[in-house]
Amino acid sequence: MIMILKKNDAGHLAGLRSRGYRITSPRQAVLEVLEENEGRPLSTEEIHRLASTRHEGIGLATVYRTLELFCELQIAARAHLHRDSEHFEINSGSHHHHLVCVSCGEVEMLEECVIEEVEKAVRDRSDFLVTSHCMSLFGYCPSCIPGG
Amino acid sequence: MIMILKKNDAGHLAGLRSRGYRITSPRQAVLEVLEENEGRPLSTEEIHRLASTRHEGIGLATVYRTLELFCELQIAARAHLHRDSEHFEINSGSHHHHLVCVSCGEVEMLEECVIEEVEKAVRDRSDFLVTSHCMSLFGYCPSCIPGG
DNA sequence: GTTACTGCAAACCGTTTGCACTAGA
DNA sequence: TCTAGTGCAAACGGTTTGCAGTAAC
Repeated sequence: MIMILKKNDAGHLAGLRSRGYRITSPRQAVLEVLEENEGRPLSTEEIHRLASTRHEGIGLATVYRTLELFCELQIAARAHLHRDSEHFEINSGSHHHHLVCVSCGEVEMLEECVIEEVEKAVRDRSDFLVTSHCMSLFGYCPSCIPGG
Repeated sequence: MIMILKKNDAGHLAGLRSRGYRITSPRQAVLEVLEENEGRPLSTEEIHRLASTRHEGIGLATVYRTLELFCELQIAARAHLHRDSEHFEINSGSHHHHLVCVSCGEVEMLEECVIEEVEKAVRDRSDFLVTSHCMSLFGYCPSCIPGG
């Protein structure tokens, strides 16, 4: 099969190959879906549906396995939206968090992360070695503000 | 049945009754388990097991329904530990977050919450109405620090 | 040609639900 | 008495797993 790569995919696909993983059509499909939705976390079901238009018949299990792999390789990252199913987004390099509308589910990206300060404080007051964190804000988006 | 109440339970149980809910033996059992583990979030399975010693034969479904009710009434709160199952703790009145050991699962409570500052910043830069948030830190507890 | 990867279907498991029975007030 | 609450067992739904077939290289 001839592989036509999107510009941005090159780096991630090269990373796959250099670590001994095969570049397959399902993996490309999932990667492209994530790339095209940068900044917008997608549910596994959405990723499966969108990837199906690129690789017909892609199995849901493959989508799960691919996303797991992409997270391990830091190609993708889990978004902690506290919805029914897991959400993923491409790892754009910038560490960030999300603002989630509890009414319609719309997600806004928060540019900055202040948790580094919290981690610093914890380093002084606790014997824990902090390695990661998660944070999300919840509320109402402009069109869902009650009485707004 | 004669109800022997623990001192701290009085307020929460009164709150139940005043809102039209019945004070039952399973609800007391769950409440007491939460009270006795203040500051230590428990899984539904743990709560079920511990409550069973107080009300033999308590059903898991009842535990789930009771915890759901307690959260609605702000008697209890969900802890977002990102483990396999949900965790709950008594609402001690102080808003706080957790430090979770990714190795052994030990949980430490963080006294302060700095997210209010983040919410303030969001208020200036976004049209979202922020109503809540969740945050957890992950890492290694003293006995699990790699190479430590 | 090897074997990593895939699709399928079944299993898994935490949580929810329907229902007949029980017990709180 | 009346009905909210309960225990049980089945259903639910997102995720994982086993396996035989397929495709990457």
